[in-house]
This record gives sequence, structure tokens and C-alpha cells, in this order.
Amino acid sequence: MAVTIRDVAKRLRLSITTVSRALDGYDDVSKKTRERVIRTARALGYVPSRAARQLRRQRADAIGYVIPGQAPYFTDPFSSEFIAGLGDAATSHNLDLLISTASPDSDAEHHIYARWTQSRPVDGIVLSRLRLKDWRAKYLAQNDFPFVAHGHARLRLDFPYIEMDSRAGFVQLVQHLVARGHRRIAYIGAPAKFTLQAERFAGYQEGLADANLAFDHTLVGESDLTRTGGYQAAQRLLDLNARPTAIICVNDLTAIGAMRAARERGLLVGRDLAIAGYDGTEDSEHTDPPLTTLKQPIYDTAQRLVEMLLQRIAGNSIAEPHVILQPELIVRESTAFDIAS
Amino acid sequence: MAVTIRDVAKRLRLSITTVSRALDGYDDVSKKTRERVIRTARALGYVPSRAARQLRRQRADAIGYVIPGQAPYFTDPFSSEFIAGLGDAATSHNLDLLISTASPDSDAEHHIYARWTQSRPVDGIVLSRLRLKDWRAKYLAQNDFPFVAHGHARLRLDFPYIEMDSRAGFVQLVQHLVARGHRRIAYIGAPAKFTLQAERFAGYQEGLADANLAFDHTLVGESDLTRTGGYQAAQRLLDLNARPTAIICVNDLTAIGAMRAARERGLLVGRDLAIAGYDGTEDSEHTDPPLTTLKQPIYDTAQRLVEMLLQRIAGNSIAEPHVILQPELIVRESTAFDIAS
DNA sequence: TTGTAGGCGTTATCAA
DNA sequence: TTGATAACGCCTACAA
Repeated sequence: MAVTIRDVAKRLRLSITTVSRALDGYDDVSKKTRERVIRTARALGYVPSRAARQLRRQRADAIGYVIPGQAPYFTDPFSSEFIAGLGDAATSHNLDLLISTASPDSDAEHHIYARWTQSRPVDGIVLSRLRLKDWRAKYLAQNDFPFVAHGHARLRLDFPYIEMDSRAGFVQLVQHLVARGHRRIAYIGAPAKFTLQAERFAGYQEGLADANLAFDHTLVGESDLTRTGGYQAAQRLLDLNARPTAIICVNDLTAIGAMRAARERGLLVGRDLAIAGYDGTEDSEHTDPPLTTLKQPIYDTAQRLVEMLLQRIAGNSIAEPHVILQPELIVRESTAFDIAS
Repeated sequence: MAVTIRDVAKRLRLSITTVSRALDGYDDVSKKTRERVIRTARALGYVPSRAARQLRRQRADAIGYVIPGQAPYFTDPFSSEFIAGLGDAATSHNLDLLISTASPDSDAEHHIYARWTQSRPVDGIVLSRLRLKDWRAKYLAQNDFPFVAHGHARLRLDFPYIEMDSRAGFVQLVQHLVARGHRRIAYIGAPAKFTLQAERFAGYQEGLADANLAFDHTLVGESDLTRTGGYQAAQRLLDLNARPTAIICVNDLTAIGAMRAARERGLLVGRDLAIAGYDGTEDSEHTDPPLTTLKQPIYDTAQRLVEMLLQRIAGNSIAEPHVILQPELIVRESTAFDIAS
């Protein structure tokens, strides 16, 4: 058994009350006693039992995050950078981070949220990859369970979130391609239920409209946000009679898959075909050629979300509950050259 | 406040003892009572409090994993696939998975392991990316804290692990390159303290010796297992007067960085320069050209490690405590062609 | 400034 | 087959 507060108290011939208060920094403990307590506690290697503290204080000092995605394609750089941000923020606040995995709208997903809200191993939850009608947001709000989100939903619900103005980003991206002479610009998106798809697709369409380019539904493909999904969707687009000269992808992974499809057809990306992504992950710097992308600050956003969540848990109002950030267009070689139209 | 066992008992006019035993499946409860209890518990939405249960049973029903690496370069596909495996296995055993982040041998790393062993929010720990003299293994063994590892250490310590025979894999890889006509084969590794480096580097050297090729230390570079690290190390190698015709990289990320360095020098990977990696992550399928690699079953290994850890926690002996797996050589275009020597 | 005592929600021991 | 009761380790109102 690990050393408990009792052991510390016994050693010092003090009551556990005094030890507890000394360690928690109450000011009704004499300076001398406090020092003795702290020294002894450290010497004995005393760390309060998480479970006991949780039970007594009725909070877990932990937050939870469920990784979206489907085995075996979990290798999403977005998630891992996001988790890193959550993990570091959690550590710096002396919180635990609980992680689970579940694919969107699966039984497993319902299970885990039910368990976390009932059994309370976490005080709050971070949501990502929101859906337009996100049942998780509804459910958590109904149960009055603290949560914050990366992105928002189309629900009559007010909750704290940070979202990217990816719509504006995609408009900008289309402009960039149009300026390079592109007229047949394709789009590979994600399933319609995701907010990110709704917004990025809207940006794509708005960008076309701004440039007086007709929307052509045959130039729209769908992926599942993975490399392989992008690869498959791009194959179809590139085999069209009237092939697009540019493909905008819903994220970097999709773009990486699309680049592969282009190569297999002997197309030189950047010259014969422009390809762009979204996220600005490290991958995008090292593709061949380097990938034009819209960069979002994943790591920092995750950290900031934890701060917001802590405010929510503490019951404080959040200074800026709805944060909207602009993605940064990073132009690289994959869209660097003018297309003769 | 959530519904407690008391509420269930009160509703049924039973003692909390009976309710507890009924729900935990003890056989000294009448069938009828058990059914009533289960029905009512479900109706009320009762889920046992994690904290109370932990305190009473003296176990957390949770396992922990610390992601190795340094912000902001956490985007390591190995880690994210590993976490997915741990997460799924944990979920299927009704365990929580606690995640933290710390760079190797940092203060933060010492901190988190101390906290986890003392404060006991987890019953056991999974270690990865072992170091030759891994203080974590020593520390956990000393404190008699259950753990399993991906890879092993050079310590007089017996603990359960799963490791890849990456040494044999690299020997095989060198053979493959030699058969393609390569004589100047370079190696980009990781810091020497990592077991994976010791083994892969040994395999590289052994492969050279088997082929009667002299070892040339100028052909050895070091990276930090990231794309950027691989990129930088490859730059130096490719600027040598006597340039290597092949580069073996300690992992896929390093190889991806190396490919970029090659492209920037106008070298066609696969024809002018062979490059190979290790891990067999999804990335490797989509590089230009697709990357030859040694594939290890990251997801499955993580799941299997959880099973082993559970045995350790339960105090059972593990049927096969030291598992050694062979990586699978996947030859792709990045090493597909013969080199004229 | 320090100590006593009760209870957070469970499970385990023992008695009925 | 069921129930009363005592912990698990900690925090805190209240008493001294």
C-alpha cells in the first residue's frame, strides 16, 4: 500500500487534519508546522490518493477526449497533435487526461459518453470533429455536463467552442487557384454530416461563385478524411474526360492520397495538376511537391480549449466563449505554377 | 448528484448490500431479487461511482501511457496507432486509458511516473520506446508497479514485453539493397540511448558485414525520429563527395524527410537513390515513390500488451512474457530498381 | 493553531 | 438469502 496521509501524521505526531491543511496551504497552520509537514511528506513520498480525493471532493480532476475514427485508420495527424495539446495542458494543470476511441455515431460512442457522464471519471469533455446535429453536444448539454468543442454544430444550443473560419479559408484558396489560371477546380470532401464538410464545401462553392465559375457536381468527390479515401476519390476525378486542373481537398491526408493518384497517372503535381489541402500538418511540408494548405493551430487550440473547459467546470463564465480563428494560407509548390487554360 | 446505490436500494426497499451483490453477480442473491435490482438500476440509470469503487477496491480500473516526444512534434503516426490499440483494448475491458505526454528523461517524465505510482490513478503502465538503461523500467520494478513494454532494455530486470526483431529486419533490408547492386549504403538513426537505435543500427552493421562491405562512419547520420530530423540528416549525406546510393532510415518519418532532401537535389528516389524506412505506417504507402519499409503490427501489439498488462495486474503469470515478432519487409518503388555500380 | 468526527459511495465481513 | 456495519483515504465544519 502506498503511503497515506495517516502515515505522515503519525510520523509527526500530528492529526491528519493538520497535515491535510498544511499541505493544502490553509493559512491557519503555523509556519513551522507547515514546513515540517511538507518536508516529511516529501521524504515519505506522500501523494494524496486520487480516488479518495475524488470521492470526497466530488470531482475527478480529469478531462476526457474521445478520438474519432475507425480502426485501423487512426493515424490521423490532426488527432495526435490535438491529443498532445490536450495532454500538455492537462499536465500543466495537474489534471489527468482520459482517452477513448469510437467511430462517429457508433454504439461504442454512445457507450463511452454515457459512462463518462454517469460514472464521472472526468469533470469535463472536449469534443472535436463536430457533426451538424451532434448528438453528443445535445446529450452533454441535457445532462448539464461541462464540455467545449473544436468546431460547432447546427443546433439551438449555446456552448463554448473554438472554430476555424474554414469557409473563408476555402474561398481564399479558390481565389488563389483562379489567379493561377484554373477554371476546372474539383473538391474532395468528407461525409455531409460533419460541420467541417459543410463549411469547407460552402467555401469552395462561394469561391467558385465569386469567380463566376459554374458549380459542377461531377467535380465533387467524397472521402473519409484518410489518405486512402483521398486516393480513391481522386482516381475517379482524374479519369473524367474533362479532367480538373486543380483539386482542393478537405484535409491534408486526403490531399496526400490525391497526389498519389495523380502520380500514378503520370501527372506532375504543381504543373499538370494543382492540389491543396487543409490543416497544415507536418506531413504537408514533406510531400512531393510540398503541399499548399490552410494551416490551423491544432496544438494551441487544444490547449486553449482545456483552459475554457476548466472555466466551465469551475462554473465561471468564459470571457470569450466563441472563438473564431482564420486559417493561414500557405502556398507551396503543389499549386505554385500557372496553368495554361 | 448522480444516482447512487442508495437510491436503488431505497426504491426497492432492500439493503445496499443486496443491491451491490446482485449487480456484481454474486450467487447468494435470489434470482428474483437480482432481476428486480438489475431492472431498477437500469431504470434509474445507476452507474457505480468510479471514485468510490476505486477507493474501496484499491484499484483504478485504468491503465496509463505516456506519449514520448517533444511538442510540437507529437505527430508521430506510431504513437497515434499505438494509442488507438491501447484505447480499443482498454474499452473492451471496461478500463480507462490515461494519457500524458513527456519527453524522454525530462523532469516532466519523472514527475508523471512518480505521480502515477504514488497517487494510483492507474493500475498499470505501458512503456514504449525503451531506452537501453531505462530508468522507468527500473523505477517501476523497484516499486513493484505492474508494467509491460514495447521493446526491452539492457538491464538485469525481468519484465513482460513485446519486441520486434528489428535487427534481423535491418539485416534483411541491407541484403535486399545489396542484391540491387548497392555498395554505399547509408544509415540515419536515432539517439544512441534508445533500444530501437541500438538494434536497428546493429542490424545495419551486421548486414554490411554479411555482404563484406566496409562500415563507413561518414555514412551514418542521426535524426530525432521526425521528418525534419531525417531531412536534415539526409542533406549532409547527400552533399558528401562520395554520395551513398541508398539510405536506410530508422523509421518511416525519417525516410519521408530524407526523400524530400533527395528531391531538392534533383535525385529521383528509386532510380538515383534508394530509401527505406521502418514501421509500415500508412504514410509509407502514399509517398512518392511508395516507400520500402519494415512493417510492424503497431495496433495489434498495443492490444496484446494490454492483455499482458492485465495479467500482470491480476498477479497471474503470463504464458508468454517475452514476445519477439519479425517485421515484414515490404518492397516498394523507393528501392525497386537496380543501381549500376 | 490544532484536533475530533462525520461522511463522500462502495464493497467486504460477519451476523441474522 | 439478506442486512447491519466497518472500512477505503481524504477533506472540512466545528470544537477545543
